[in-house]
Amino acid sequence: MLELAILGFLYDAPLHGYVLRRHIAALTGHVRPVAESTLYPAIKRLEKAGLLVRATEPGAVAAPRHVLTLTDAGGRELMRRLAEPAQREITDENHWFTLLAFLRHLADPAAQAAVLRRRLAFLEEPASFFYDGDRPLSAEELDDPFRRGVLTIARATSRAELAWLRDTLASLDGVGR
Amino acid sequence: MLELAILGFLYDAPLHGYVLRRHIAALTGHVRPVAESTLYPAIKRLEKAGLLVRATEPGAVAAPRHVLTLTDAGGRELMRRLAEPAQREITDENHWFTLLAFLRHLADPAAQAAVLRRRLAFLEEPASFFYDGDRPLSAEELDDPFRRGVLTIARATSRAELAWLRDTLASLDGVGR
DNA sequence: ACGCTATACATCGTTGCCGAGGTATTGTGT
DNA sequence: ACACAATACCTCGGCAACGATGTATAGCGT
Repeated sequence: MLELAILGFLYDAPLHGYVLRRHIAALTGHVRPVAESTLYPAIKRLEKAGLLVRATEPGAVAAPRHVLTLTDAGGRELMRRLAEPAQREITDENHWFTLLAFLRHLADPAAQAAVLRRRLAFLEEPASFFYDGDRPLSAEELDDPFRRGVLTIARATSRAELAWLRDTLASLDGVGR
Repeated sequence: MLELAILGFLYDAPLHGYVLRRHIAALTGHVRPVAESTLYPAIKRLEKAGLLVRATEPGAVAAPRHVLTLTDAGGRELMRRLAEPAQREITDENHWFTLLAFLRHLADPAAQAAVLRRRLAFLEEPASFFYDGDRPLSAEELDDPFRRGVLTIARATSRAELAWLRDTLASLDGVGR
């Protein structure tokens, strides 16, 4: 998730670590803050894998900056991660939102639509959080107001997302033809 | 999150690892599956910390079962984790839903309400995923249909949750008086 | 007779993430 | 003069999570 965000932001423009960090904080920081001690090692991993290169530049205000630029391999890796996300990226909202934030980089509308259809398939599966044996329980069947809340919120989210998915898929299909 | 779920389920009734695993899979598995190799070490950690004890019992069908029972310290730790969740448990939906699934165990309505109010405060902060400088961008201002989707879905979730939070807080306050 | 699935638990090595702490420099408030 | 915040990067120890793999037993279909 973090690596995807790094690749995604660098695809737009070369950045140095500090600015990259602020970009990531703006994107997902209110939900899941990213520690510096997580970001810098992640950058190193990507550099070691040849997905980005760094160029040292005299710091504008303070210490020298390491400007990070995506390599060709990095660009290809981003495309691969966007086009063939692991199942976790589809099902976990945190991961999914990060993927959506960069899905526009995937130039092919058909490839974009394929990813959205995977999410659609996931949302259309009858799944709950609470069961009576194998039968999913609905909000109305629960006495616990907090568990009822979980289902109420999840249902609202699901509805909004299904509507958006169908809309967006329709317009992507329109472009494809 | 995983440890909270273990403590939460065991508070209801002693269980052995295998059944516990199926309970957890039902609760959060469709979004974030839990590997066996994550669950068993987590159980060991909790046992080592004195939060649960295990009793070996001949297996009903297969290998002997280790029936897990919450200790008094385990019960107290559950209450502490429910009443004083880390900020991450409040902001990250995955964590928050797990917390909500067990919040009923916290007997005091005032303590439950205090937790809900922390989530309310978080949701009332003006936060977006995308910014123009410091100004949060609304869905309408985005050209990118995927980023627009993120905001559309997040807004629907937020609305539904705010309504539910206010409702539930009102009825909890009613009980308190 | 044989394989498959389900039950039931466990270890191992690798990766990923975090908090705490460290090293500098520049600009701002008091 | 001095503290503090912001900029800019880094290391270390520890923990948590994962996939792969191993060890059994019971029951079912073919």
